[in-house]
Amino acid sequence: MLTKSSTELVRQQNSALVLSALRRRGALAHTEIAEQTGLASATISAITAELERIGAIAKSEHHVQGGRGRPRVLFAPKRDCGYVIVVRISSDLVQYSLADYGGVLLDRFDEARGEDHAGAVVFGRRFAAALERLLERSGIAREQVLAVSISSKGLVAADGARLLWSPVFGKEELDFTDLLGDEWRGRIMLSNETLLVAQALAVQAENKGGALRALAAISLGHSIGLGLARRSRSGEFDVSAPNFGHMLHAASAGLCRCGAHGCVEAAAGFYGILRTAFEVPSDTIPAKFVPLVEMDKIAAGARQGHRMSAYAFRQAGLALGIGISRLISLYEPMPIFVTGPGLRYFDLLQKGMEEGLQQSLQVRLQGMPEVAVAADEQQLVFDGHLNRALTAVDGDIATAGHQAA
Amino acid sequence: MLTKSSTELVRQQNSALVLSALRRRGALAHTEIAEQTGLASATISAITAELERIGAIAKSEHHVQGGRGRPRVLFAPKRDCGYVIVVRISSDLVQYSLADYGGVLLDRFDEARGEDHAGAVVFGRRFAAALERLLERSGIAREQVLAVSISSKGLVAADGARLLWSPVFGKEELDFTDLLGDEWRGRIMLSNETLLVAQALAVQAENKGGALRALAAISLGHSIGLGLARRSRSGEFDVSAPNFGHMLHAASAGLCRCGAHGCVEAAAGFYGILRTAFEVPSDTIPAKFVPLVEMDKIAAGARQGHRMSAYAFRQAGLALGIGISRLISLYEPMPIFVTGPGLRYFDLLQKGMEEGLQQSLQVRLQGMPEVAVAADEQQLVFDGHLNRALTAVDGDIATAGHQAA
DNA sequence: ATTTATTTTCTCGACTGTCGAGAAAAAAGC
DNA sequence: GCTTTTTTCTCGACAGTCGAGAAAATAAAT
Repeated sequence: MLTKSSTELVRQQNSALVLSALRRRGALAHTEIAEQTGLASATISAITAELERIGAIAKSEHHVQGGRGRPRVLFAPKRDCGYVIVVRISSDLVQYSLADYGGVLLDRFDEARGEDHAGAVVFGRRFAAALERLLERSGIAREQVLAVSISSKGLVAADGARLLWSPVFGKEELDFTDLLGDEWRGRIMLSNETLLVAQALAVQAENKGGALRALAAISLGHSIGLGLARRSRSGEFDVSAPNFGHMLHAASAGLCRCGAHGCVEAAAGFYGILRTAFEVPSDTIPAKFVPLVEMDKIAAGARQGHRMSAYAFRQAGLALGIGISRLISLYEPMPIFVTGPGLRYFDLLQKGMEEGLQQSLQVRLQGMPEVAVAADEQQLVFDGHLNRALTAVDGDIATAGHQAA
Repeated sequence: MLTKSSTELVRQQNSALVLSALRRRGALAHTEIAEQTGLASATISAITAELERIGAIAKSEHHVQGGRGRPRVLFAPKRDCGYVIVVRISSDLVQYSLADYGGVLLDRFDEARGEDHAGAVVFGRRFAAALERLLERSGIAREQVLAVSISSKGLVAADGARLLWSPVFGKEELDFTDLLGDEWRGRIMLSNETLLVAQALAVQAENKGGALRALAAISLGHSIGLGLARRSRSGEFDVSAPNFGHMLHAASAGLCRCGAHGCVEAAAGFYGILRTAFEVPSDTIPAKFVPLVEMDKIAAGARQGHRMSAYAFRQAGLALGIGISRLISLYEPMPIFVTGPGLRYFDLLQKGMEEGLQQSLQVRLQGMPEVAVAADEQQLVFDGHLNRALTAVDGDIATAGHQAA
């Protein structure tokens, strides 16, 4: 269904456009903004004046300039315009970060979550307390927080901020909007972790100027995550995190942590590899956690020619390759970025992956998708958080603009 | 990347909105348009005046009215504003239709395509000649054709009108834009057949007022087609036709018509079912064509308790069910509409489908997707053609509007 | 020191668009 | 013929973008 437009919406969209240009390039002068956005100079004047009035951007003072002519005045997002909180939930710890509107990290601490398998309720309390602590340490008021961006592995509801299933909490549903209550003015966002990796990679690729249509990020670890970024008709990136790890691979993959049989993860997740390598029956209940050193040992064995270990990695690679072939059958060919702790075994997985990929019509018609490696997953996740949260905040500001009279 | 907006774009969007309201509801009065679109009465006056000036809409004369007050004047798309040609390419025949801008069918004929396995070049000539014939029969000039909408089974390029792979022409790529040359003013659109079914079903659902997020259409026949309609962030339906039939199902499915092994189609397509029922080795080269009577015999056998026939349908259902479970793993849960000639065996497939679906985490978490039946595939395809073509034409008219001074 | 050239920012009027209110139109009821 | 009712049309206010040119501010030239 189409929806009606109006002159006010035009201003909103163009304001958001200006903000996004400033966010991407840092600090820009009037003329540069005009060039980047394609808007007329007069329009830039009007929009920057408005954004400055409501305190979203400010003239940056230091003019490092040679050249003649009237000196440029640079605009940049006003860093103390507001703040965002970023929370990364992983199986062993929860990382809380505070950044300003300029995207600069101000504070960060981790909380181990060894014992609170007590469940969601206990976690909820600790979570709320940690946010308080973060604000207190930096002396920032709750009203100045424009967004709380949370990430976890698992399945996230498309709307709202509900965690439907996660390796950490299982089926216990977690609604972060409820959990935080209505004391928070800012928006509360929940994203799948690997979605954020895809987001970060897509933004990187765009800044490099490549005009790619879509990309996928696959995170290898105890579980398998997938993030997808596809350019929508409007030119924006649509990111999503389909349930790749628990897509059905083949019955032979055995019992998965989720309770089903034959998930991709059951073959390609750490516990799956371990099970195959040690020839444990495939319907054995999966290990809760496999230390990296354990995996390293298996990998070392595989590299030294130990048959069963090599076979385990090969089977994992095959599961991934076939999974990716299904992915591009159901979407479209796109480059794949592999990341996560399992990346260090990429050499052992690669052969199986290629073999799996070869099996699909699409690959045979259009060639193998490009498979690249993306190190430093944690940094990418954090970058994705900031991208997404600050873009959303920019949108809010552009929308609010004319109301704040 | 966001893109700049302007007041002219506002008019374009609102014009398109008015046109789409008129297209959906037929003929509407000034006040009704305002109600439907949410636009102010004054705006409706301006837009309808403009659209009437360029000849896209006209006041419909017959006022069937009681009630007092000033009589309404109804606007409706002006049927002779232009024409669209619809071409359905199927394995045994090509159907050419001509409809006017109001969506009314004016002329139609079929051409058998028994012998022209000569290939794309010969087909191209016959195709162009058929379009000429269609115009001649109705006395319509080429310039009045606003769109040529073509459909086929197979893989269609996301941009342009290129058929990348099809059961009819195989790997021989067919570019309909080249094929028709530059003598055609209107736009040339190529869509996968089942995509159009999804389009038609989505429009039907929307007119019924249901607010569904997404749906999938699966066409069962000699090959297996999938059409997907998902509501994008802007509220519009995004339709696509992923390569479901040639997604890898399981190696056991045997040799597929596309040359790969283990496609969904190799198990669930007519030739796959036939192969299993007759216990032909699964790497036998698939039958080019299986007559429906042949399939009916196998189905009759299955219904009377013939083991191997029942097994064949069950395996086909299983392949579909597992395929759908992968689909909703990689997208989201959505209702499934089954259509196509294979629909008549739905009773035999159903059990296997449900079994396959049960295996995924998502189904276990969120329940079975609704599986419904959509009869009359050909009508749906035609409706989808008109929907898509006329919507595109409406967009063109809204865009052109202010230029045609 | 003054002038000139250059570059950037700002401002003004024209244009396009939407909206609300009320005038005008056209039919039915009295 | 007058009133009531309903719909359409029109007018002025307001919001936004754009192009052109004025104004500002500096470096180089004289």
